[in-house]
Amino acid sequence: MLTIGSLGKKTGTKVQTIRYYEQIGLMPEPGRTDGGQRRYGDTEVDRLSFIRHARQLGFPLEAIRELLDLSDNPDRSCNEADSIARRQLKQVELRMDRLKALRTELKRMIQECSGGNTADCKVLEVLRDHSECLTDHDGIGA
Amino acid sequence: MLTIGSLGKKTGTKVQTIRYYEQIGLMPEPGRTDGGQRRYGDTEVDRLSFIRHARQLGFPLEAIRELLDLSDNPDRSCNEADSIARRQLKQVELRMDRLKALRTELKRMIQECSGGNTADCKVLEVLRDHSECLTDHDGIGA
DNA sequence: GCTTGAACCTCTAGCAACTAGAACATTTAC
DNA sequence: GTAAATGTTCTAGTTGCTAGAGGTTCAAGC
Repeated sequence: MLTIGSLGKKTGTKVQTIRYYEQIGLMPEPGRTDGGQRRYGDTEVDRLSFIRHARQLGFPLEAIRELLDLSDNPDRSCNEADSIARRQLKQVELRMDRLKALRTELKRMIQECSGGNTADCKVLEVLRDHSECLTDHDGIGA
Repeated sequence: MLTIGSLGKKTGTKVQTIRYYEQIGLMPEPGRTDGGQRRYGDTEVDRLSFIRHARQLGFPLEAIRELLDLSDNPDRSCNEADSIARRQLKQVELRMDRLKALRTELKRMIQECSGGNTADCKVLEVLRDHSECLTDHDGIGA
């Protein structure tokens, strides 16, 4: 049986994060020692690894909740898992497009700035006047 | 003089957001009517446009605070503004790299999934077993 | 001058997904 | 037996807003 710390090390998860996952019902309540400390087994290692891996792929926790649910029911159709993944892919591609536009604009800003003082700083000038932008960037959350 | 609502419309900013910017000291406290309502002039329109534009380019509010500060002091060196922009560009490029890896992995997951039930769903299988991944994705915040 | 309805006001709480800290308890190794 | 490491709960903070409650002011029409 693992302590919360060892589980964390094994899965690359901070202790607080594991407790947080438990709190929001993503991880089950584990067994405890007489003194009240959590102890974990292999099932929990697998589950947490799954969660962490999905997080690394950018899935939001709610999507992970669904995926775990599907994973727990091997006889259900795979379509749902598939569509969750497709949704995530779309998100990723959307963010990439936005970032591409931002990068273009930032690069241009920086290249055109030739030093000197802020009065004629190109970076600040572009920020002041949106009309100087060439791309259609609006990627706040990107 | 503009009301907060008109300022919002003019700059594409929600009213709540403007008040929030004021609260954190990014926007100055504006003049008020006798009844206590905010009224704005051209200076504020420019300042808010600057903020919004920088946000669209992904700058965090703290960076924007610095940029506004620089913008207010035309005699200071442009180097700082430049380095803030460079920092932002690096961030953007980092996020793009991560997203690229994620996209590859997601695409592969989806392509290999041939339907059926979740017991042999490729999507879930990949999530279960990280070793199946080809790319080195670890882009949670990406 | 009066009414009405839209827009304003403050304040609090919520979102995602953690992270950090305080103050205390348990476990483990020597 | 003791001390260090790790565990416990609880609260609050992070970023950048957003939403709602409950009340006030403004501007236009009559």
